Amino acid sequence: MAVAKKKRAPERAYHHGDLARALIEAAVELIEEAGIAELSLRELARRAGVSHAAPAHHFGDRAGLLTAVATEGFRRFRAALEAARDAAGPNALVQLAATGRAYVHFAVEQRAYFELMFRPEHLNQADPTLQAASDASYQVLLETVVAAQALGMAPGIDARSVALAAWANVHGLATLWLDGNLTQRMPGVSLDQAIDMVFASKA
Amino acid sequence: MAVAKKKRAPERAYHHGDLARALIEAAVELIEEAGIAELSLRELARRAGVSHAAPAHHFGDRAGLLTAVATEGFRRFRAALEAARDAAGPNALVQLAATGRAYVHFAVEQRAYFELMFRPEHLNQADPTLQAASDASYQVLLETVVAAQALGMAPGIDARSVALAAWANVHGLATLWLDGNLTQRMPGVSLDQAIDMVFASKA
DNA sequence: TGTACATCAGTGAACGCGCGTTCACTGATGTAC
DNA sequence: TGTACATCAGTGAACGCGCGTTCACTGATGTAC
Repeated sequence: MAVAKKKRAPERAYHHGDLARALIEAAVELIEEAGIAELSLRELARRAGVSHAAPAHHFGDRAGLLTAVATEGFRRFRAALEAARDAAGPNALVQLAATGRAYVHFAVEQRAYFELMFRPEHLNQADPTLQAASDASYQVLLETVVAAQALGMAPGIDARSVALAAWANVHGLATLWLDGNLTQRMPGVSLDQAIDMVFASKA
Repeated sequence: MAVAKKKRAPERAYHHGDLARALIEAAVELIEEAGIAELSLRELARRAGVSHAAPAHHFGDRAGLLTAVATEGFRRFRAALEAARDAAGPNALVQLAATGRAYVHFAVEQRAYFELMFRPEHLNQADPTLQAASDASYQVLLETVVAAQALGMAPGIDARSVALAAWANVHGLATLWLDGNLTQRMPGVSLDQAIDMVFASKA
């Protein structure tokens, strides 16, 4: 029996290499599986194959880690919105619809990021990197609304109001879907169908 | 020192009288202060002035208690929506707007109930009492939309679509407000102003 | 009006669990000379 | 190319905490006769 060292596992090095990133990825997985409330630094460490005290080394505490995750989320979010808008062709009205659809899709497909991004209670809200990433993604929505108004949408109405209405619409749809409320009330309706229904009623 | 029994407090009886109700009220308070995640049966028992094992006696477990709270929430919610609608006069379009406004106000003013009601993950979703209370309040929204359509709103569009759009609108607004996102993006805008902005953009 | 008994509400001690945090440490890496 | 040393990443044992759950119990209330 044994030549000592039974548990070498897959050649774990002492230095992880990119532990911070690995922890963020583990956090996203864990939130997707069990929700924000279930996330603990110890479980994260376990998944990253690292001692339970290691996460604190990089992020300080839970809020620090979640802030890093949310920041990454806003970056991806912005990229997703811009990609959808740019793929929608030259018409600003079409661009706005595409951006709105991308908003809802991001929320559902990247729900861990999304839930964290819009629940500031879990984050270090003052973090400037987080703020910058957040501002940048809101900017995309705002610009698209302004462009759509220039094409005659909702004439005479304050741009902030139009932006808020658009935001509430897509955010509400995403939230209702994520929490399972939409499916409960309208079983059989797919996400894209729901989006179509909302957009049709706005026109 | 002392004649023994220093801590008689306010004459606590062995039987509480209406512990179930007291626990529900304590739960609402606690959620308002610290959020659903912070709620524990032990803390509830402490607030109700009762031993920590008592709550289990009435509700079985956490989910059982939260389900009772949510059920009470849906009853109040329905009452609030109906009251707003009935106070809005005979015009169904005005009634719909009033109901929407009441939806958002309820969410903000009774946030503990609201958050629980629309986060089924915390509840025993199969509970028939909960289901009935939930269905009844959704019914109010649906009826109001149908009546508004009969008056010419959103002609030719499926009633379910109109209802979903209306729902997403008010639910999104409420959610953005509760999580602090709206205030962050539009500082200085009051809740009623935000509602007005959204309603103005829909017309 | 009085007694016996069943039922029910709430008690309190005990358990095991996972958590965050701290801290002296060790192993790996990078840099100066 | 080689040595010394500083810096940094990650370790692991220990701590104290609040939690949910269990269970034998006790005190109050209601009912039958």
